[in-house]
Amino acid sequence: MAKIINVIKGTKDILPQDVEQWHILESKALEIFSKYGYKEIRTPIFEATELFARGVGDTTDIVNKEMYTFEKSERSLTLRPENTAGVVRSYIENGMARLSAPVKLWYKGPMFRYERPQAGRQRQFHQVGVEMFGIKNATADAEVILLAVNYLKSLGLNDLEVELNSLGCPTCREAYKAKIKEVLKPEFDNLCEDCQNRYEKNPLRLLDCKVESCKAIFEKPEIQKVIQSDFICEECAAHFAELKTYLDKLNVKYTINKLLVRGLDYYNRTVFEIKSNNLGSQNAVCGGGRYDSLVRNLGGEDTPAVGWAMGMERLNSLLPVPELELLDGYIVSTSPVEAFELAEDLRDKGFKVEFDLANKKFTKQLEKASKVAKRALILGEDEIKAGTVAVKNLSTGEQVSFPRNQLPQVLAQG
RNA sequence: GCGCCUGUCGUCAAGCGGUUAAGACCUCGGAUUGUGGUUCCGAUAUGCAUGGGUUCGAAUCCCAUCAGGCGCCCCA
Repeated sequence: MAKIINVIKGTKDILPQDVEQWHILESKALEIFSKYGYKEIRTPIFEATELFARGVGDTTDIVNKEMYTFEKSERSLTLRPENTAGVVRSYIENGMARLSAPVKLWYKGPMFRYERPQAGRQRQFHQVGVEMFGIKNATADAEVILLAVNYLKSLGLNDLEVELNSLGCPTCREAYKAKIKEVLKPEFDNLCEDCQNRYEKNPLRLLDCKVESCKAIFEKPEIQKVIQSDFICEECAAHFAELKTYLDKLNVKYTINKLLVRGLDYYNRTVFEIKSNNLGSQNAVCGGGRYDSLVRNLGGEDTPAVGWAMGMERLNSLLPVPELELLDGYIVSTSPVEAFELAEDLRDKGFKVEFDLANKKFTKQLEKASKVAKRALILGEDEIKAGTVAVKNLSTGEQVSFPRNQLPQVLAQG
């Protein structure tokens, strides 16, 4: 036997028995997002590396160590690690700024990140996401969050926790960063190595460090005071307050998490995550926020935007496994020609029908029927002569013969 | 990139230095030449991730490699 070739580490086959779940995620996405006026967009799976370097941010782990990058014809290309940058690129390139705002887009598809696989984390995984361009008001943030919650509800996921925070605008955030650095300066030598790096690169990400010694430092009153302080400027605070009002009125439950810092550089003001307790350590099913400077950073007009993405594998692991659908009928026959004709006739009328292509013995065919179909459609010598089909209900055992032309009505009865 | 754990049939597994490598499910065949899902019988690993080593003897112990899982980090 030749050597077997395996799937690549961190990738998975989506097998026939699991595909129904994916259909549910996708069809609900289309259904719910359409109600809010979102149109689907499909962008390429690879893009210029620079798009992600500039878009996602070159201080992020995603760009620094997790990208699948390759060279072709002296161009550096990268398999998309997320899709916001790609959608923004397309928005700019296709002149969507000329469309009447808001421009609402949604997408689904595979993303690629070179990370160590574990529960809820693969190297090729799938996201559904939405992006809304052109509205700076908190109504946009609210609609997008509401949309996420309603999509999850439509999947039967009602009790997930929404966590919310505001990062402020670049101006007030810089001031906040400076304050954090200042108050942590005396402790610098006691911080873990990662935190010492983050101190310079991105002080905001210091705050949720899980190393015990760092946690202890952050517990100190004078440091907590800075962390918990409402550093954001008046305008940002008003925006955040407005958002909270909408969510309250719309009965969206949320908790404020001051430590919530999305790891992507482009976020400002609103950031949020939706988490589940049933997912192990990778517990976020949804993450998103506002990114008002990304369009400009990628060469477009200054355009406010909000969006989020959900991990489809994580969603699936929260959903019950749907039962395999049974055929409407399985034809049991000794005559392949007759079986073919009947099968095609019924398929043409919209029914799901199979028969035994190997022409096995009668009992074997019936056994197969009982496994894959609601009923056996028995089409033997006698029935062929009489122009009938014996319909056997495989759960009750009940069997009645009908003229062939009545079959569609009989099958239609469920 | 770091830490811990695990690799025995398509799947779930027993075995813990000497066995003929249990068992169950699935699949296939038969009992049953037109009546299944219940039952009964039978088939299916010269093989224990791979390569070395220790031993009279290795699926069992040791080392390496590979693969998988989980955690850190990060994120969906």
